[in-house]
Amino acid sequence: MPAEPAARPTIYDVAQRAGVSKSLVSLVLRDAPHVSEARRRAVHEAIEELGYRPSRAASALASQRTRSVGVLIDDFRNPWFVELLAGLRSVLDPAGYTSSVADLTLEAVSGRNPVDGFLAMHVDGLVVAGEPQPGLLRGLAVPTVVAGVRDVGPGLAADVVAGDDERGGELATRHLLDLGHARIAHLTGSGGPAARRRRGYERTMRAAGLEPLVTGAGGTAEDDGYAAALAALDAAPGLTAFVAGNDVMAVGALAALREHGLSVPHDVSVVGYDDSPLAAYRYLALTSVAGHSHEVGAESATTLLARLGDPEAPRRRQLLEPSLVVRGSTAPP
Amino acid sequence: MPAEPAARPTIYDVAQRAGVSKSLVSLVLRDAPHVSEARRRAVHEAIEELGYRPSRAASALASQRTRSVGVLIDDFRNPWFVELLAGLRSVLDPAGYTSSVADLTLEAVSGRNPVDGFLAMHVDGLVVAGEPQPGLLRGLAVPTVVAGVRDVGPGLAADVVAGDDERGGELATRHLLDLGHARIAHLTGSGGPAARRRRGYERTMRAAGLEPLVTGAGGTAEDDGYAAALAALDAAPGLTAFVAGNDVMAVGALAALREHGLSVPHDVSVVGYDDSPLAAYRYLALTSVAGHSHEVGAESATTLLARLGDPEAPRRRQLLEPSLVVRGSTAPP
DNA sequence: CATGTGATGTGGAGCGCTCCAAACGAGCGT
DNA sequence: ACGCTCGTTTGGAGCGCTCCACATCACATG
Repeated sequence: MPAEPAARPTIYDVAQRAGVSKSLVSLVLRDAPHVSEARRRAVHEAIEELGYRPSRAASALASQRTRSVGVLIDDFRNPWFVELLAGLRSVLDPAGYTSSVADLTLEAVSGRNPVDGFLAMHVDGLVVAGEPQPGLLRGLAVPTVVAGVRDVGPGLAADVVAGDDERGGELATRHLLDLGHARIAHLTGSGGPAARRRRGYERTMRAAGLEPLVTGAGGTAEDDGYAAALAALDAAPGLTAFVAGNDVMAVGALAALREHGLSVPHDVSVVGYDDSPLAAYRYLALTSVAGHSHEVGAESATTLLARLGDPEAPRRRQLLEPSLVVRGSTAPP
Repeated sequence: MPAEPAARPTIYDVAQRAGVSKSLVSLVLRDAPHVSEARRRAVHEAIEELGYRPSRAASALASQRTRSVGVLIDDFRNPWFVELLAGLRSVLDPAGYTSSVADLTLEAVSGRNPVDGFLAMHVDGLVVAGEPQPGLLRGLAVPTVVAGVRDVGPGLAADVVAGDDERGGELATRHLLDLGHARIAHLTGSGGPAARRRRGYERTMRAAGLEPLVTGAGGTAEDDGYAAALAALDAAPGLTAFVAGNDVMAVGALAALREHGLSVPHDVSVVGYDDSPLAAYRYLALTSVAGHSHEVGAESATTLLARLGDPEAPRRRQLLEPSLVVRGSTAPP
């Protein structure tokens, strides 16, 4: 009955058990080169037998690095971040980095600055998923990648990985144009990506010799999509299609259309944006622009690791090409 | 031009600036009693001027406590956790605890044990939101609260805070009964809460002298709700109402009903569960059972803090009363 | 044979904080 | 005046790890 020692074993315990010095154990842990196979194995066995797990706190304190990155999500309620997170981790985990996640909206409620929290944790780097409030990141010293948003304000030296929202707006609009629609309205949201999607829509409309019609209600939620759709229907009764700023707004538009007695896609076609799980529900079956969040996440991680390796490298900005997922909410007029 | 020192200031820097000892600074930081007001102010000023922020790593190492708790979410894709997290934080933050969040599904993909991650971080406690895989938590030494699920397997000495799912199933069923429905089917999901919701439904049906009809497709997703609804429609063509295992499954049921040419709530009523954002969308307007996740979260945190204070206290199990939110998906038959 | 040279392995000095024992006064009862 | 207590403050000894300077040792080189 090997009485488990009450205290957690330390490298000293491991070292003693394996018959080596604590330094060697440390080397094995970080699997450094120039360690003989025999010792390495001995140390690993000792670790196994003692159930040893390194203390991150001690390691962080001594090395001044935590091998951890903080991920700031703009809103947990909007599930686009899930794939992005998966992509991030697919790169970060194998590289030995852990990631901790915080929600900006949640933190805002509790009145504390999430960035401060991460800095207190000594994260080695930061990934900001979504649009940061201006000023939040100003003058940040820690390497940062902004994921999903193309424009970061001035005062922040961050790398950027994002979907090409303007191209996405174009994709959605062209799909409707190709189906034969001409009276297409855009329901816009707030923020940088929304503005770019809008621009893509407008450019494509004009290129087709058509007059753009844009409505919005100030936000990006279902409510806003609903209100914007009503406004558009009011402004141009003969509409045959909507390009929504995102999937949630598209669902709001569906409600507005139903209220007007219009059926989708028979009377009016609707295109969403983000290709969220919402869009895939049979009952909604939204045609939607996919921003490839997984890849954005993976690329963000790669970029961050590169920057950690070389803080002086020139800033990078990458735009990933979106694609259109066609479902049941669009049809010829 | 006060040249900012390159290195982060430490308590020594603060102590020197405030003209006190490092120990006093440490006391002020943890605002201990028996510190004179004058010194306290002096220290705070020094902290301010230097932009000092305590190092969590050092503090954790020295005190053997991190004042942090790990939160395990079963699936980020299912947004019921958002409110729960908000509730948790509303208690944890003021108490000086930080929380870090991990997603079980995500971790499973990357093949690492999220609990291990938290243990390496030396979290003081754990909150498990949702149903843990059996065995995941077996023999865990760290204080743990299971939130949202009533039954935790054997081998885990955890406190429990959950909604009363059986009562919720009853609430949904009684609502339909009161509206005059008699042919009510239940679409069940997998897992402990689903089984309890089902039991509430069955009990209520029997108490009303009606025969329960339960279908399910093995899971808890939209697909499963769709398949289960088709099966129920097939088994009992004259159905007038569904009690779904959750909101997502309810949305699946809506699709099945539409395929059968049945309208909601005119031909068939549908009740969801969780009162998620989904239920509130105008286009869906699902009547749904609210589990009060925010309160569950807050209560979980309170319970965890109590346990941290007294590890020997008897285990607690709390069930919170759910309530019904009536929207547009239910009506008299 | 003296002298590199590179691969391995080791002790020791911290990293920035907490916490304990002990010091220091000031006020109090006798 | 004395010893005491109580409120306040302080130095020192780690917490468990990393990393550096240095010791070894087997071999190759001149």
